[in-house]
Amino acid sequence: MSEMARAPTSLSKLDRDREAALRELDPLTVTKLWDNPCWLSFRLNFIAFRFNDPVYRWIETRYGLVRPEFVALYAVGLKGGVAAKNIVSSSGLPKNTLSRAIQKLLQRRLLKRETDPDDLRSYVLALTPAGRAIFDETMPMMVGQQTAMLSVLTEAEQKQLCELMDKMVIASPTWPADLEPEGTSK
Amino acid sequence: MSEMARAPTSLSKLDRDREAALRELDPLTVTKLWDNPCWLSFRLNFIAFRFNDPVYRWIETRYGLVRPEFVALYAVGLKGGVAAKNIVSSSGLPKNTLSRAIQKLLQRRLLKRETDPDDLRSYVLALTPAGRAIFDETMPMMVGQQTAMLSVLTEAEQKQLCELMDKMVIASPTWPADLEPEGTSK
DNA sequence: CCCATTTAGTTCCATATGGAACTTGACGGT
DNA sequence: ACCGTCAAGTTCCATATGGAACTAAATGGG
Repeated sequence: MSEMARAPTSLSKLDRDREAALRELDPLTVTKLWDNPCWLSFRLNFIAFRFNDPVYRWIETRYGLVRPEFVALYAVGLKGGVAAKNIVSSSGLPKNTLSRAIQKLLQRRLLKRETDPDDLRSYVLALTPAGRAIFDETMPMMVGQQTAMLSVLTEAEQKQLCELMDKMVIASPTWPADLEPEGTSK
Repeated sequence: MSEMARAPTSLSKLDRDREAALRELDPLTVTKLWDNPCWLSFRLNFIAFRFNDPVYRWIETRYGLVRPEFVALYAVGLKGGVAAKNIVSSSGLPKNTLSRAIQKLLQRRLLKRETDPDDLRSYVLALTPAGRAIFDETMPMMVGQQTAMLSVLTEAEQKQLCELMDKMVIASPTWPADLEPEGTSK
């Protein structure tokens, strides 16, 4: 475990490429990536940011949809018939932010909704054709960005990465939801 | 590549654990994780969120530091002598947000700074003892959370994950910074 | 069957956020 | 040395954000 503290990485032939990256990246970024006991979170955030940032900027300039709006549209596109609460719990955004986002999408006729007959407090959401058009247009762009980012890995490595993340996700319900000073949780 | 479109994952013995996870997680979350062509970004964000959210909530309630403030404090703690611009480019936060965060930390005497003799526009940042105390206290909590999250993976798998992410990070300078409609970039 | 409690979604409002303009200093060409 | 351009950090201000209170409906004891 102690050799994990400094982001263990093969010091082999990759070093050539690494040298190049070190020159491109800010020195502090390099420290955060390779001399940081919390390597996992920083690398996750780093890679995720490189995906999210161009995607959301493109969607905003192209469609005038801000992040929570696109989150909602994308969620409904993936799975029709969901309710706002599902989008809340799957995105981590606060529910009032999503309430507003959904209202904007309804106004712009990208989304439609009807009250859930099983629970009159709740609404069932679906994309309109216009909303579906945006979803269908953005999806290939996003997949393209993902493919570009994964292209340094071989097929086998991509599969490995997918499986490792899978294992973590599956274990996620067991993770502590709150930090406790060590030894408080007993 | 086409078999990648639906988040390929071994359908073997892990299915027991997966069943459990499926029950814990919102159905939409399950779709986003396992029936989403953009599996990479969603899994990255999902795992990162499970780390970031408890960490930042704890830090806010315990020290009254909001996210950009802690980002700055943590960055300076990792690497003394940096300037605001380094924190900006390593975090993706806008520079005015970091400017404010740093001013707050200066007011609270968690950070000190002096003008950089080599560039009079710039300041060199360092933690005060009080700032260092917070850094030293939070670090083990964060490492503890990371360890908990990684504990489903064997040592070898942890190393694999680290190396795969490493490869991606190293390749990151080659990734497109903007999305282009297919075939525009030639 | 009623009342206390929980939940879906909305509204209110104080505050955080981030784009754009600004200040001051660096840098490069002539 | 001078001037145009760029970069570090700050300030301004319109807007987004999110906690908390709210409405209305579901749930679940007793």
